[in-house]
Amino acid sequence: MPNTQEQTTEATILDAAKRVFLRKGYAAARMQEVADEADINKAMLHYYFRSKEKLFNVILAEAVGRVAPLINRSLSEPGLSVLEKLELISERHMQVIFQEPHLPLFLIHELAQRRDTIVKEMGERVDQSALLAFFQQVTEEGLAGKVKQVDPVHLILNAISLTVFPFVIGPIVQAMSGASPEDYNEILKDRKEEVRKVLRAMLQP
Amino acid sequence: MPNTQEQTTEATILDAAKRVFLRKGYAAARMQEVADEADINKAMLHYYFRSKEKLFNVILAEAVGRVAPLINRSLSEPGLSVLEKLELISERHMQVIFQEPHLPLFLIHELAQRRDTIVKEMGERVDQSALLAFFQQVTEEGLAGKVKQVDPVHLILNAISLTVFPFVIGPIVQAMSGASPEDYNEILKDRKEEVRKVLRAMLQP
DNA sequence: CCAAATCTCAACCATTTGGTTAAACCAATC
DNA sequence: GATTGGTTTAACCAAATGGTTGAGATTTGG
Repeated sequence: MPNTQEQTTEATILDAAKRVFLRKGYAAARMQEVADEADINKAMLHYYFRSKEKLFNVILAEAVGRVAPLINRSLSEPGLSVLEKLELISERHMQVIFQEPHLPLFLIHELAQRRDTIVKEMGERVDQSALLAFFQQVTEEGLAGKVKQVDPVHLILNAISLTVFPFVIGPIVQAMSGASPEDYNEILKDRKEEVRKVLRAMLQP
Repeated sequence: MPNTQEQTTEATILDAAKRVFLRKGYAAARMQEVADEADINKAMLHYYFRSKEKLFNVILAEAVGRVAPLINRSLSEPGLSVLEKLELISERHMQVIFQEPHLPLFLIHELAQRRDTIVKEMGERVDQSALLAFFQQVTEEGLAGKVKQVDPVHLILNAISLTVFPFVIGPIVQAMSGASPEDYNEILKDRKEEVRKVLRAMLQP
């Protein structure tokens, strides 16, 4: 094995490609940059993955796979109240984003381009029955007076918006508020509790 | 005037450039595409704007100028309560987004790249005193029992997140929920009222 | 009405960039 | 230890893309 590293060359490439694509997006990413970042020859990229697009698709699929199940799994978690499920969604999203800060913006931007292509693939990953079951749970708890009667679609939108968006606009808010990166990081950490508060306020009958 | 259209050539170019850049972002945008969209020769672009970057900067500056004052002006509006100011922020953002659906994602994505460059320019546009005055107003109304005592930074983050993010992830949610574009457009229209509800719930003492 | 300035165009140029090739290399197997 | 298979490299290629040029058209203003 010419590759003396612990990692296989293919894995090294994928790691590098991930970093570059997530940071710059497909169009601005350069194969040379991926090669440099992986500390290999540019031709290797084409040996392992035939083209930029093929390589990118692997990264994109991985990214989608990372995020897509978050909602499904949270909504299907047995024995949880509506509020608890929403909190779970929020928490799990934050966990992923802290590990991979570039992920949300990357996904949103690239999916917004490839609309028609990806939209299908994404739609298939959604557990419609889990979604419907959750909608019903919201109605039930609403009728039982446990929570306010609300539109479940907006409920989920709210939970995700409150959770993800502050990370996405991090640089902008930081600029506008004049906060240091450390300051803003502190704010982001507090988001977990803040989102929880708002969710409770939203659902309070 | 060789240009027989009502619009000046420069304005035609800017319009076309705006459409292309907002849709594709800087890296994926092609000068040829701008030229085609403006129905002129590619050389014209370089005659009026020396380079792709120069042209882009005009568009970016216009975009920033469109969004940056929204918060300032809303927070400074005299005689409004905290709740009313937040509602104003939300409403004005939505108004802009309905006119220019691509604007939020465009700005976020491009500013995330140029971090260090733009962050300064952005920071200068913020009316720090208006921000501080609002923070104080939140504290005052909190102490007076008019609203819950909350962190004003999170308050603004919440209002903007709830307002803007659902538009940004439009395509994705549409895919996941299996909703038609019309369905989702309906949901987005309802957001105005929904955000208002949540803001009220958030602030209720 | 003519000359200077402005505008428009087709063809052309240089660089960047994704992609290829053919030869060398290396590790295991026969 | 020669053969074989996958792996790596440097050099090269073709297409795409941002940018230029110079000639001609059009407008402006003296």
